[in-house]
Amino acid sequence: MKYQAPRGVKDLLPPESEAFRRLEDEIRETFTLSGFREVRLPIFESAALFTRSIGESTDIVEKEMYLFEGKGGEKLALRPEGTASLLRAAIEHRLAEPGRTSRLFYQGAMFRHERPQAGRLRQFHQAGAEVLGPNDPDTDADLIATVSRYAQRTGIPGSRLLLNSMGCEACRPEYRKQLVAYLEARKSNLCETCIRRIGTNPLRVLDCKVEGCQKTLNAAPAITSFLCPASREHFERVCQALNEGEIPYILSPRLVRGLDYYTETAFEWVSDALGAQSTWAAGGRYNGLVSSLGGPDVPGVGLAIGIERLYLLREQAGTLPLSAEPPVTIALHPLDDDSRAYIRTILTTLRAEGISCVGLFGANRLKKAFVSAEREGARFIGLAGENERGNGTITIKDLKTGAQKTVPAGSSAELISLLRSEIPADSAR
RNA sequence: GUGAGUGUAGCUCAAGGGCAGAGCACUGGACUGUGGCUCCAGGGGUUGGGGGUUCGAAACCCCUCACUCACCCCA
Repeated sequence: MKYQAPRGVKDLLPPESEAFRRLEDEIRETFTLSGFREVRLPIFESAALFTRSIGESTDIVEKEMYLFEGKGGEKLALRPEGTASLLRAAIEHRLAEPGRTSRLFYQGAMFRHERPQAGRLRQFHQAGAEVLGPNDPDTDADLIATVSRYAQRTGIPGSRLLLNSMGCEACRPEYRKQLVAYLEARKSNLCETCIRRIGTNPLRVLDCKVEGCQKTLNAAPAITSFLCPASREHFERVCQALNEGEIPYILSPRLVRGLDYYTETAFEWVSDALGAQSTWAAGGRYNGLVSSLGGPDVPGVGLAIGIERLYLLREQAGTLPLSAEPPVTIALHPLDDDSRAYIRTILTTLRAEGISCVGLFGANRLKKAFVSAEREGARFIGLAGENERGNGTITIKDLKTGAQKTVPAGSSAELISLLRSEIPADSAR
């Protein structure tokens, strides 16, 4: 084979492409119901935007970005995530202003140069929602509820919500100091990466999956016991709001997000039905991020859903939103060459009425026409030859039931209502 | 970036040193204005690619590429 898709990227073909689209529509609807409005963001940005926001020493920035140069030598990057882009756009267009609330969501492809595996691709899709403005526990809880309720409603198999607080600029330094001291004292029990991380990003050590490290971490100080009064109250009120809303969660003192910008509330939805990449949605609060990107001092909270992972979960549960509707309502077949123009006219008329139809111009035998019609996914076949052409009718046959009827062609009420009435209601939405 | 497993027809898979095959799919016909069934016939392959061993390689060895899963990391 001469050409094939690059490693880690996938072609989505029907009917999977259609289910994927419906999944995206579901998410769009869910966010819209919670007051978010969509922004369409560029797929590449100045590389510095991501190094600044995601963090210099994160894996994403260190080794996973697709970097390239513009014609003028600018350093550009294919976006590895959406929050940085969205904030850049919000700042640039003055949507992030003190005292004002912006609820925005985005949806689209992200790029990370990683080794592909189950639930992990080099080009993948995320849908993310961000609330800019309020620094309010109820806002956090409401955002979390939006996704948790979606998960409940659609029945995501094995989904659990993990919850933690990362503290703020006031309390994190003290915790960091205590944690570093704890880790330094037990250096010999830690893996190589973790030892390096003590210096670069000690909180990430908490996340390490090496067994020895986890054992060592069992007695490590928990961030939640170092929270300053304000952060503590914020976190408690988030928990309380979730309790009152009957949103189940699991307190996870060692939950640390992989991006540096998170403060206060951090959360992650996981499912053990996913394989090694168990997170299907995640987010948190990022109170210093907008200002560090050159915007005003506006707090924010947001999350992102991994669409492919969501797809995998829904596929496993057998709840993918597949279309019940046939892709084509009617396939029209000319029974002789003289009827071809007649068929073309009917196609135009039906399409003007909003009825999807195709012409079977390649079939030279009636039997082949039937096979082609089925292959197109048509509900009906329409036949026109000398007889029909002569009296301005068309013969319609229901491919499922075998019922057949000759009716006036064109936009005749009889034809249109026949084609419409037999279409089963789209039960997928 | 590291490791393991797998690459044979469009798909699912046989053949484990001696003629590359089956089922499904595809094309044509039986069958010229009424399909799905059946029957007959046919097209399809540098066995992922390259090199080596051998009289002979899909098979054994080396390299390489791709896929899958895991590490890592994350949505």
